[in-house]
This record gives sequence, C-alpha cells and structure tokens, in this order.
Amino acid sequence: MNAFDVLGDPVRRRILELLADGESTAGRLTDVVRAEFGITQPAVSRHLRVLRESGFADVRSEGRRRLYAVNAEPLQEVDMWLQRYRRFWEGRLDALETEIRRARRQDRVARTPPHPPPPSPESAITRAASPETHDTARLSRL
Amino acid sequence: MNAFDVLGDPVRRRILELLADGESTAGRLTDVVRAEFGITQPAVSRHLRVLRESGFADVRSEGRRRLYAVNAEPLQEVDMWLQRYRRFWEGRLDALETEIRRARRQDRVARTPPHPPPPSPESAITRAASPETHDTARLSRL
DNA sequence: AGCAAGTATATGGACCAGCTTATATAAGTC
DNA sequence: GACTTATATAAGCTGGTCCATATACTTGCT
Repeated sequence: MNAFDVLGDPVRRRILELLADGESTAGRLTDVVRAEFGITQPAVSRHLRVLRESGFADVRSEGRRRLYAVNAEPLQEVDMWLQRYRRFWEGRLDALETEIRRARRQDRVARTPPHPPPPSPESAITRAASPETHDTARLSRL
Repeated sequence: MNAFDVLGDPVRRRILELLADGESTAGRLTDVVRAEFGITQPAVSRHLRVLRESGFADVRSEGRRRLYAVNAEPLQEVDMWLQRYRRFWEGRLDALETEIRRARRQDRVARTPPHPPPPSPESAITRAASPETHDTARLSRL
C-alpha cells in the first residue's frame, strides 16, 4: 500500500495527528476516533493495523495495553516527494527560512519531542468534508 | 475530495510530476501515462478532471489543445500538515537548513520556474507497487 | 481456574473509485 | 461541409476499501 493511500483516510490521519503528540494506547486512540467519527472499535483496530503494516506506526506491548507511536519514515518520503513543488509557493525560499526560525523558537520551548503539548486546534485538511478553512494565513504568519 | 485522496492515485501523482516541469498538453500527459500505466485516454482524462476539480491543476485552452499546469495551493496544504512531523527526522532543523542551501544553489540555475528541466528519475514513491527503492540516500545527499 | 479488560481477527455486505467501450464536442484542414 | 485531431463525457462493470457484528486471543485480577 502506498504512503498516500494510507494518508488518504481521514481516520488514519487523525490517528497520526494524535500520535504526533506522543505515544498513545490503542484504547485512547479508539475512544477519540469513536467519538469523532462514530465508528466501532474493530474498525479503529483495522486502521491501526494498516498504519502498522505500512510503517507509519510502531507498537509495543505493555501489560495488556498496546502503545502506538509515530514512525516518521514514510512521512519523510512524502515530504521528499513534495520537495519539487516547494518552489511554487510564496516568496520561494524566504518562507522556508522564516519557518526555520519559527521552528527553532518553538523548539526551545518544546524540547522533549514526544509528549502531549497543548492539543492543537483541528487541522483544516484533517476532517473529511470540512468547510475548507483554507488558512493560507498560517503560512504568512510563519 | 480530500487532498490526500487525490494524491493517493499513482496516475495522478505521475501527472503532477510531469507538470512539475512546466505546462503540458492533455495529449502529452495522456501519452506518457498510457505508456507507463497502460490505461486508456478517457481514463487519463478522468484523472485530469479530478486534478482540475480538486484544485491541483489549472487548464487553459489553446486552439484545440488544453494546457495543464500545476496549482500548488493544495500541495502547500499537504506540506503544512506534514509540518508537525518534521521534528521527527534527521538532525532536526539542520536538514532543513542544508536543504535551503541546496535549493538556493539549484535556484541560481533554474531561475525560470516552470519549464522542462532535465526529466527527473523515477521517484520511489510514485509508482504503485515498485520494489521500494527506499532512497533515504536522497535526503543525506541534500 | 474463572472472569474481566484490552485489543485483534474473521466474515459478509455496501459502496465507490477507477477502468473500458462507446460517443459527444470542439477546433483545425481540405 | 466532410473529415481528422484533440479532448471530454456517458454508461456500465468490477475489485477493493471500509464498515458492523460476532468472536478469538492475551494479560491481569481474585
């Protein structure tokens, strides 16, 4: 299964967003997704399996729980694919540079990579049929 | 239709790759895709329509041809979604910085954004069921 | 051992994306 | 106007993805 196919599903994207904040148990992920998408536990388990098998997530067992974590490798591949299009937007390289500065600032605060920083607001791209919040704003804010 | 759904199809990704080198006629795109994927003209036309309607491509007519071009906006959205994962890979920000330097070098050469720079080698991620060329190499080469 | 909690797998059905064949539209050419 | 080239649309088929229901497995508790 291709990386983009995996990311094509809104549930899987949501799970990955949750995992971006650090490890999580299958149970917690299931609860959130159930609440937001109204699907059953087996359905979520299926998605977790896809994420595992496609390399987007790693699991480890701890007692009777299973802890999931992001594996960024496939995401990096996607990132590299996008590389060829970056020159198309904004002030070309300037935006990237500014982005680095912004990220560095944030980095000083976050420091410990994976663990619940304040829950981020819903991403526009995430929800399936959202009213397209279309925040080009975000980039200029960088 | 969600951005990732659009990119989930290998044919559409290939078309976008071709368009990354600049405008192209529907005919040329069709020929390449037909050769590589063995699908018919109407099938390609369908994909072009999806790209149009999802905002990934713009068209303009010129005589009886239709010229397609990338519209990077949705790709930028994808790029922003990936933002939260960038900290997971490599020397964190260092890779990004190096990337800027590399891009600037290349920028001096390219200068005119859209038009046929040497056809890039097949991307690993592009083909549907490729033997996963897995070129992490590319990143370290940046 | 027996039971509950946590999570995964099996099965069967609905729906949808993408394909092919056939055909339409539009613009040039004779 | 008839014909060709370039591209899009229509109709119908098919396989695969995702879901729910039902069930199995594993670990911890008593």
